[in-house]
This record gives sequence, structure tokens and C-alpha cells, in this order.
Amino acid sequence: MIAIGEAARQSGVSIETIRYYERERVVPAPRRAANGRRVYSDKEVGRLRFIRRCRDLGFSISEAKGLLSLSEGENSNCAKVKEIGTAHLNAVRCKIAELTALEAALEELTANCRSGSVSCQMLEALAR
Amino acid sequence: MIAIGEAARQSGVSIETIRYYERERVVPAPRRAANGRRVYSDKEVGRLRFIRRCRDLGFSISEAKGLLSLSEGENSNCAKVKEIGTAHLNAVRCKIAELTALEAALEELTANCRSGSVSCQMLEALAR
DNA sequence: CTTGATCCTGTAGTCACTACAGGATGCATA
DNA sequence: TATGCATCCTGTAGTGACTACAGGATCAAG
Repeated sequence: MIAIGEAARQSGVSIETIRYYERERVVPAPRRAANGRRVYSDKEVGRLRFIRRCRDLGFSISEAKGLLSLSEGENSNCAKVKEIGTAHLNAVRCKIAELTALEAALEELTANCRSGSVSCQMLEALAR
Repeated sequence: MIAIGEAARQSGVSIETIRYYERERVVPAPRRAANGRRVYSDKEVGRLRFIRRCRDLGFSISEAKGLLSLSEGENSNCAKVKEIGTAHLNAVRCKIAELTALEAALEELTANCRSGSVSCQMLEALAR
């Protein structure tokens, strides 16, 4: 049973963010000590760590919440987890494709942008 | 000399966003007709289009603003433009690298996540 | 008893829009 | 002239996922 600062250290979620998750009901509110301070069990720290791992993998808060409740459900429904995971994987791949297109466009624009030339290719492309 | 709706159509920037750009001084405020409505010249539509192109390339509003003022300055400073462009290109490449790492992690997690198995590999990795 | 760390609530700011509410005006048709 | 719909106006609030205080209470160590 630890205080919020230690829970932050153990979970890798900042104090402010922990309180935010509580406010937004991403995780259940922990019980309070007599002095009104939050008290965390290992299980609750585990939830915070779970959410942080989801966020690190790029899942949204609501996806993370869904995965957490699947993780805590009676029947661990692997199929649903996989569905959420592959949907997100697809989204990540789309994002990569978009950024790769951007990269190519920026490469071309900046390559043609030589200091000293009369006109700036990049500005011209943007203004066209 | 056109109204905001037509300016939106010609520039590809929505009416609400045009007003937002004006409020945030991304572009100068256009003059008003006698009835109080905004009136846009080709030059002003051009500025909106310029900002949109910058945004499409992933530049932030403040970068776009900077590029616009470089574009309208007396001495078209190609070196500065190139600097902003290559800095952004680097940022895009970093983002791609991050997402590619995410992609690999998600591939592994979802591949090991088979419906029907006793435990869910993905949930276990998240909860560990 | 003091000092510094930690905790609390509540609010506002970030970025780049987006979505109204509630009202005024313009334009075309009956 | 009346109607009705499109377009415009201002102002405010919401989005996601935090982050950053302000202003105050409490704790633990010396």
C-alpha cells in the first residue's frame, strides 16, 4: 500500500496523469487514507502500468480502457484483443504510409531549394 | 473580390478555419464590405492556400506562418526556408522510425495472440 | 519547531481545429 | 411584397491526452 508518488515511480505514469486517469475513470479511484491521501495497491499500480504500456504502443485511452477491461474480465477473450490490436496495427501502417509520402514530398522540395538561387523552389511550390 | 465561402472553396480551407486563422493572426484580416462581411482578394486566397499546403506537409501553424512571411519578404531567403524544411523532414523521419518500431511490436504481440489459446499473449505482455 | 517533501483540489493552458447557438443579411422565387 | 433558404456574423465550448500551475494542507526528519 503506497502513496501516489511511489505509484507514479512504479508505474511510469506521472502523478498528474494518474489523477487525470482517475478523474476520467480510466482506472477506478483508489481508496483514501484517513488523511485523505490516495493509497495504491500493487493491483492498482499494475493497472496504471497496463495503461501506460497501451499508450506507449499508440493505443488511445478508450482502446486502452477496453483492453484493460478485457484483461480483467472472467473469460480472457483473446479474439477481441487481437481485433483491437490488428485494427490499431492497420492504423499505424496507414500513418507510416502517410508520413512516408510526406517524407518524399519534403525531400524533393528541400533538395530543389538551394540557397543562392534566384527563386526558391519550395516557396514557389507552396505558393503555386 | 469574393466572400468567405468562395475563398474557402478556392483555398481548400474551411470557413471556420479561415476565421480561426484570422483570429490567431496566421493571416492578416481581410477588409470588410459595407454589410460587415469579409471580402477576399486573390492574394488573400493565395495566402490561405499557402498555409493549407504547409499544413498538408505537416508543418505546424507557427512554421507555416514563418514560411509565409519568408515567402512575402523582399529578399526570398532560400537558406532559411531550407532550414525549416529539413528540420521538419528530420522530425518526420523520427516519427516514421517511432511508428515502425511500434509496428514491429504490434506485429509480434498480435501474431502471438491466438483465439482459443488458454492465455492471451498480448494481454500478458501488457500486464507483465 | 522548522524545513522541505509530498499531497490535495480546482482551474487553465496546449494544438489545431470543429461544432454549435443565436442572430443578421442577401438573393431568388411566387 | 412576402417567403424561404443560403450565407454570413460573433462568441463560446468541445476535442484528446495530458501538463502546469495556484493556493493550501499534511507529513517526516532534524
